[in-house]
Amino acid sequence: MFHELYNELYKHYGDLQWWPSESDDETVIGCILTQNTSWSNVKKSIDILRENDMLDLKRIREIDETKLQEYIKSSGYYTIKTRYLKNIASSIIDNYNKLEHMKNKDFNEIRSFIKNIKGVGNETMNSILLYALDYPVFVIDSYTLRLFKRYYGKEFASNDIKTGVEQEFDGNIFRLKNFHGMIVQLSKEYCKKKPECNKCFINNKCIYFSGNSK
DNA sequence: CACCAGGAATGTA
DNA sequence: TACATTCATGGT
Repeated sequence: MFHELYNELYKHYGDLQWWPSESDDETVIGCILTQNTSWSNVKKSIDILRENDMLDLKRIREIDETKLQEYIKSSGYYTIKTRYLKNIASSIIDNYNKLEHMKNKDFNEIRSFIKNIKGVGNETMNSILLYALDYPVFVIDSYTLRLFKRYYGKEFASNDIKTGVEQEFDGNIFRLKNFHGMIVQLSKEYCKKKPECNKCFINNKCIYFSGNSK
């Protein structure tokens, strides 16, 4: 059932290689920085962090807070996000030494560990599980709910979409990653302002646009 | 000028 | 459980 939508998107986007990142540490850092923030603003912060060799959880754990605030300023909420970054970096390093050591372990153990970190809510948790640690979960965000509502013509509980997609895709990490990536990409490229952009490629009608319009 | 962006914590009822 | 408020920069 959810395959139809995946295939419609896949015909247009193909393999997006999501999440855009050069390492798993960088993915985790990006997950925090992009909370309620456009990726263009996050990208600036990531570039600065890369120039200063800071896309590394052990280095984030040690860096001076004031300096980290300067580096990530373009991402907004920089005081809170600095605390979140220091917090998640120490938690992971103290308990597992390396992010890599959190892979291929008991899913419930890792999931509850991440969930209990301040600054990691439901969506960030799922993004880290899928994109940084390769656990088979589907990431639900507001785009997903909006798109599914318009494509299928009815409201879904986000948990029903999540478990439905996970079962239907049967733990296929590549497709789970690409599905969410394509949805985010769709939101970036189409219908930013008006409900009729004449560009939408799904069912030859405009089914997606941002904002609270319905 | 208003609104939004790859959310989450905190407080209230 | 269900909302309201706060956090903050940068693009449109």
